Amino acid sequence: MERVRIGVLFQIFRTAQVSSKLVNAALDGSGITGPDYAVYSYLLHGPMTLTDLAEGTGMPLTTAAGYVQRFEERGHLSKRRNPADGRSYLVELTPDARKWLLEIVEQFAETIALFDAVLVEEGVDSAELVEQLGRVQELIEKSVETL
Amino acid sequence: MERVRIGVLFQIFRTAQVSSKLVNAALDGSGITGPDYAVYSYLLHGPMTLTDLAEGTGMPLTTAAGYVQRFEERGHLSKRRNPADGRSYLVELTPDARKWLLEIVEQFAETIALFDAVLVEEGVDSAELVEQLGRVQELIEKSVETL
DNA sequence: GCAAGATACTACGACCTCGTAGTAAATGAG
DNA sequence: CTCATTTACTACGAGGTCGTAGTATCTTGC
Repeated sequence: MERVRIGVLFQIFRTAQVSSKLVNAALDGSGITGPDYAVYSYLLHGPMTLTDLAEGTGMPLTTAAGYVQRFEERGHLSKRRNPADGRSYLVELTPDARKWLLEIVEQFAETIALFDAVLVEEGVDSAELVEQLGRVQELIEKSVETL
Repeated sequence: MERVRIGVLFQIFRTAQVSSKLVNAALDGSGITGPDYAVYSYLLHGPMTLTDLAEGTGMPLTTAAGYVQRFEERGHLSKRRNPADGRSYLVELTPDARKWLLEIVEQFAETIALFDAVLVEEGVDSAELVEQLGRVQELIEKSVETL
């Protein structure tokens, strides 16, 4: 009987807000933040352009560019010319950064295993949820274009 | 066959990123941003404390405090003592702000109806999605506490 | 009824976000 | 081939985020 219906978009917003608290807690002591982790872990996929990174994380291009700059200053990222396109370059985690990151991933996974267990216990199918959210994400992207 | 499995939390992050683009597009010309809209629309629920606002939106308390300050400077918010607790106060949209906001809500709803139609067309049950995300949100909150 | 602890909030500041504006390279139409 | 358009990116800066530290008020145990 709510006067103001809660929309999908508000719920996504709120869930993301709360998620970031869990992620930050899981990353405590690692020296990186939740968004950092999201970007770093996406970079594990391999060499990519800035645009790839922005699209893969869903971030605006300029936000992603900020991450690349900061990560490069930390010595975690190498850039090289993109042979297929002179306007862009490929970024890649340095071997040291990758090694360092994988340790954080492991710590993260350990802590987050607790959360995964809760999901299982409560009957939430996380694989299905990921898929459904992915589908919604695509529909959102489609809607953004038509606006 | 991915080497790096995509977790629920990453997908929530990414979906939220993309959502904010849709929301911002829907709010174009309104003069407010997506997070602004989230906070303003939550304030439509009625008088509440700062803590209520932070919890209702999922934001950290200090972030919510920033919104209250800014909204107050815009003359959109009135504060009054909380009779039940001398440490806190109740915030409420001014009548003018409420009226102004409801127009934006209407504009927003019109634009977002396009997106809702896409969801229906693609067989996504948005009410169920909201409920499921709400459940996941609660489980996240529970997990944060046990850390 | 009074410490000790918890809770609601504010002030501050380092850092992040991301739109606007601008450059350079690629693409495409004629 | 060449000019118009599009695309990939950078620089900049106004404003937002949010943890830490601190104050005031409430609550609880004895």
